[in-house]
Amino acid sequence: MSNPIVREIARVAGRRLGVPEADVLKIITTPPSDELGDYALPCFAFAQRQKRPPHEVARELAEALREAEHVVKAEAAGPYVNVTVDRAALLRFIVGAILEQGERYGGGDEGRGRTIVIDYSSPNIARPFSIAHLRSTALGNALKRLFRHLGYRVVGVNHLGDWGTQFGALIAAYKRWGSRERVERENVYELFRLYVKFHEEAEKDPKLEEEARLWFKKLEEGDQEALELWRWFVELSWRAFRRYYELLGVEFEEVRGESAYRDRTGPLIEELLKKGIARESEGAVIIPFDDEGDKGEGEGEGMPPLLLRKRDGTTLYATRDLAAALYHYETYRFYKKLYVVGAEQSLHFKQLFKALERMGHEWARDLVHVAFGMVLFEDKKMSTRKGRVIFLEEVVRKATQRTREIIESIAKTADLTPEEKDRVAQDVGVSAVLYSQLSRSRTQDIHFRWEEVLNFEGKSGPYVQYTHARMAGVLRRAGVSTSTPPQPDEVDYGVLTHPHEVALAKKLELFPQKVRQAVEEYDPFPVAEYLADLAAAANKFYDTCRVLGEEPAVERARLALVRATKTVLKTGLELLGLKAPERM
RNA sequence: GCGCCCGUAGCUCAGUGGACAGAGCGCUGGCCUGCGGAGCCAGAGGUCGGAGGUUCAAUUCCUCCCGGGCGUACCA
Repeated sequence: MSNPIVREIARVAGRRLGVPEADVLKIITTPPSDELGDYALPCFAFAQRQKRPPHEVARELAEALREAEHVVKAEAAGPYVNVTVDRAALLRFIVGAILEQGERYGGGDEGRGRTIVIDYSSPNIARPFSIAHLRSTALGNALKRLFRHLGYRVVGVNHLGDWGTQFGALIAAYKRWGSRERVERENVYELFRLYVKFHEEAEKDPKLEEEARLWFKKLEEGDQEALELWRWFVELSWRAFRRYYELLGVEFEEVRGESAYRDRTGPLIEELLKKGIARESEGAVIIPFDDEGDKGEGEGEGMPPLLLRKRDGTTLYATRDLAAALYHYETYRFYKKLYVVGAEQSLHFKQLFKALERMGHEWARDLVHVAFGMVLFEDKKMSTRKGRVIFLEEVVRKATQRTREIIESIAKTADLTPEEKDRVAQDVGVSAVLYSQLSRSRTQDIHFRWEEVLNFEGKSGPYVQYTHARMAGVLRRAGVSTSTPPQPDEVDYGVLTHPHEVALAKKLELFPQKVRQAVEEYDPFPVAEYLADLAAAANKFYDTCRVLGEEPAVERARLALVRATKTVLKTGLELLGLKAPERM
């Protein structure tokens, strides 16, 4: 919270007690209920510092604050001071700031001059896009937009899984059971079928694994047949993935798969061996973390080694990840690089970062593993190998279809053309899917449930969008031009006295800090949760306070509030990577 | 075994060193002859996994225990 009134409260209280304004600002909260006041000051900390009883300090502060500008009431309630401020002034500050700043509201320039590289989505291609990949995609995309809002330069990187033993497996499977026309017809779904079949068969016949490793070895050695098949699979898959990303509205500044680093891994391993950072062990090349080569305070102790090269001479994803980190630092000199990757890979990143530190790169501490929980289906982990997965296409199709049904049942959208309805159905359906991924804090596992993803009532993407469309509807009917904000002196905020009006405005005030919280925690969740909250406040207001046709002063003020609300809802939705249709 | 994550209402999840622990779903009952009912209002529903400790104050911090998940050298 930071409006001129709160700052004034902090200033007056701070001066009275002889503590810095900033210290007071930090502890200012809101009372449990609106009737008690607008802001509250718990006095425990001050009391302790002055060795006086809290209620005494509270009484003293209450008295002092009564003299502060815009304060209409200040009362001690035990150890708390509850402050009621001039609501008209408060609303003018809040709503005025939003109308003036428009979609820049909640943003800033604290990131200016800093580049953030975000590795997200990064699916293993050669199989359909599953909802396991959806979470990284949704999180990364939202983080990208949030950081941008604060002035950072952001490079979104799709580090495609287009190299590795899995391609050996795929080639082996294709050679055994595949057919060209079937792959051409079924695309990634056929590749997926082959992949699943491979693992089923491999359980019965372990020799298959050997075959897969052999094919990957050939691939790394530049075997023509292997390379041709690989290239074909990759092209085919990438074409399918581009469609998925288009559907989701997700873009990348850099699409560079693991295969892009395949020429760098050899020299890198040699260098690490020469420097004594890596060594051979059981025929493989590793970076050990259990010896005294680690000067850190024992955090390397007991950590398994990082494998760079297998006994058969082929590389691992760790090797390519190492090369990619080096490449990204050289290319972007990033302020931070974020890896939006599932928590099950925590150890891998710990090892990776430690390895870079050993190599003497002080920027290794700027690498962050933004770990997130799994997406469970029927309370169990999904498994691509076992074919227990849900594909994005199906989820989006169902969500879009559901939206379309609702649109058809609503008279308000009857005049939309079929094309417009399709557009809106997709925008809303996709948002429902994306929101489901952002509506839990990062570390929580997500239980994927059809009935939940397809329920658009309550906390959901469509709920927020619907509220936005309602606000848009009021403005449209009012004939308010959206390009020119009303002049501050045209609006008398003093007429906004209904509790729902005040509550809504206070909610609007929280947006900037939610954006910052999201960025600090590398988690869009606080913003997602906030938007649902804001929408709830907006709907309560809408339900009780009529806008159009009220007396002019009231209508003007409420229109300003509606407009500010619409602005924040839209900005928030877009920061999460969701669409904000005017009608739906 | 070791490391990390999780344990709060029937379900899915917020929350926080401080004033009576919140939301959504589900359930029960209300609200469309005035701006969009994908909405709103009301109700029922909780030993905040357990035990200690730190503190004026713990659901929040520390320790231990219990339960669940993930990871733990040739997959990504």
